[in-house]
Amino acid sequence: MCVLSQVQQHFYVSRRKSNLILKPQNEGYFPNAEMLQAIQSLKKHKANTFHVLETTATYATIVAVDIETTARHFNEGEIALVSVYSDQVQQVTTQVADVADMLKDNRVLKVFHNAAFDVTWLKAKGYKVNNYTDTMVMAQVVHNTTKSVNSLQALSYAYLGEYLDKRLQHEGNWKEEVTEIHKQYALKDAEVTYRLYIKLSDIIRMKHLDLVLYREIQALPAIVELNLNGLPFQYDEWARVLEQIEEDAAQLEQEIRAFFQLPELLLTSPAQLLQAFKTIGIELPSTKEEDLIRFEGEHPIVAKLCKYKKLKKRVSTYGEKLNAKIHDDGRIYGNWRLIGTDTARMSCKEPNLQGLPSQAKAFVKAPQNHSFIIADYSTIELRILAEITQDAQLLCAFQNREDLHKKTAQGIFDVNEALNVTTEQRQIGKVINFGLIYGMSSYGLQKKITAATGKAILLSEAEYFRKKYFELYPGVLRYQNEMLKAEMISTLGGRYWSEQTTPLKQGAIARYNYPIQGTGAEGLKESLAILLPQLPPKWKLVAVVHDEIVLQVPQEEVDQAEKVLKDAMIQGMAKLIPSIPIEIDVKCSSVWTK
DNA sequence: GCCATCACG
DNA sequence: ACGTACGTGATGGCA
Repeated sequence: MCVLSQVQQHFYVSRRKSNLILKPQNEGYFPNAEMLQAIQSLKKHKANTFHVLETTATYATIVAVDIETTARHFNEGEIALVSVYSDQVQQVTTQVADVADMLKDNRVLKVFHNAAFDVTWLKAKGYKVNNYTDTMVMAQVVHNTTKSVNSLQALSYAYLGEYLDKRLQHEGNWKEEVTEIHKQYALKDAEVTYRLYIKLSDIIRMKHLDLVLYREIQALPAIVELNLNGLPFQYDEWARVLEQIEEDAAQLEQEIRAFFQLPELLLTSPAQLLQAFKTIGIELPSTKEEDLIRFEGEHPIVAKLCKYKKLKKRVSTYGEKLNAKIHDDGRIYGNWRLIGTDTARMSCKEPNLQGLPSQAKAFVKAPQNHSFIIADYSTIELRILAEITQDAQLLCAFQNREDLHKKTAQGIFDVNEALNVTTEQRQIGKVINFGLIYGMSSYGLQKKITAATGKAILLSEAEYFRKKYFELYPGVLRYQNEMLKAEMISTLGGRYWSEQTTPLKQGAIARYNYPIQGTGAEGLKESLAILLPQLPPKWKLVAVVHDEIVLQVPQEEVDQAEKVLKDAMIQGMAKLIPSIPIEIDVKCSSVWTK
């Protein structure tokens, strides 16, 4: 193949006088080593007649960057040094200012391993980083897992055959004077990152994952914002609620211990609870609420125990433990991950801001003269199911903006009109809609319906519901059967799961879930990519919870923010599910409400 | 360090 | 006959 046509695979090549202009076909495309070589030789080859425009040449500059810090959180430490590695440049400096221009320069592609960490720190310390990518994200996309195979050390060993010494990784090693050993260590990390980038770029292209990676990298700035912005939390007010909770819990503990006549009984110990229930003639399969609830009618103590467990959870996880995570500025900073799950959903830890109980969310309060815009996709996973299966009834329901839970209830209970569906029937319809898309068994359905309605149903009834559901939506049954025997399972955004990536468990129910959850995550990331460049400095992205985006904005700008957010969410998701209408519920509130 | 449990979607 | 819905993160009990 001639060099020109090789370059034309990724660039629009045009001629202006004696210049060759290379314009990347895809805005997110970054040339790999092979392409760089091709561009170089194009320059040489045509040296007498053509000159490849400078913009293209610098656009192709790639450097790996690594930072070391004196603390885990940017509020508590400094950047000890920065290392930069490329074929042309190797540089280590304790002064970030030395490389500030390069970091800002749009024509230089910066490669980080776990950019969310480095870019968050750099931005927190006042340095802009434009045009960056991430070898950890690349590896996660290639391996299709979030497991430790994506650590710099593991990748170095696997792809470069080189054992990477990580003994200086811990921030405790960077508090003292920076020595030559420190510098060599940091440069090595950057070198490995650089070489990995070259390797992983090729693999990604071979596996046709370019667009999957592009989507992830475009969403990466959202993670940086989430890390930087934090959530404002009014702990003093929440503490007063907790006091009451603790009092109630102590009261319940006393009553439950008295009931079992076991003054020492530890209610947080499942083993002791099982034993206690045995003494009153109840053999529990477990002490989880789902199993306890079935004995609710027989023993009032069951309801009390469930209540106790709930209260205890509030205090143990969202009490002092949470308070310890609040910074001096009154905000809680999570540690967000772009690819936090094997379906490519995001996750958050230390603390898990995606898992705050709604009772505690009420104490996430916007600062003076600010509001939250809280937007979430309505029944998005069911819409994705409709797009994937193209089931006629599902498509019809969404295109006509019907209430799907009602529709399912109607079909299952043979009700003539949607009007005649009772609240309880709709509730059951909802459980079935959400349960069966993941292949829930009749037994599971029985348990969930009992838990949701508080009314026990027979296994035979659950079996009947299940049968009726698949009669109603035959496309779903067809889809599930296909997924069970498929050798490759993909999302609508092109992420795939196959024997070559992560071995598939035969018959695993996760097979149904993967395309649906994965596509949802892709749609959300498309939306974030659209949203981020539109955010003025005063609009802060503060939370993303799978189907929900929360912005903190000045009060006088809520109307504009609402529109921008809603439009971005619809546009982004529509890229994945073009044949289904997308509905967004938007709320404006001074606290994080449901 | 693993298990069971429960917070979120 | 068996087990029984997906994906996380955090906690307390217990070995």
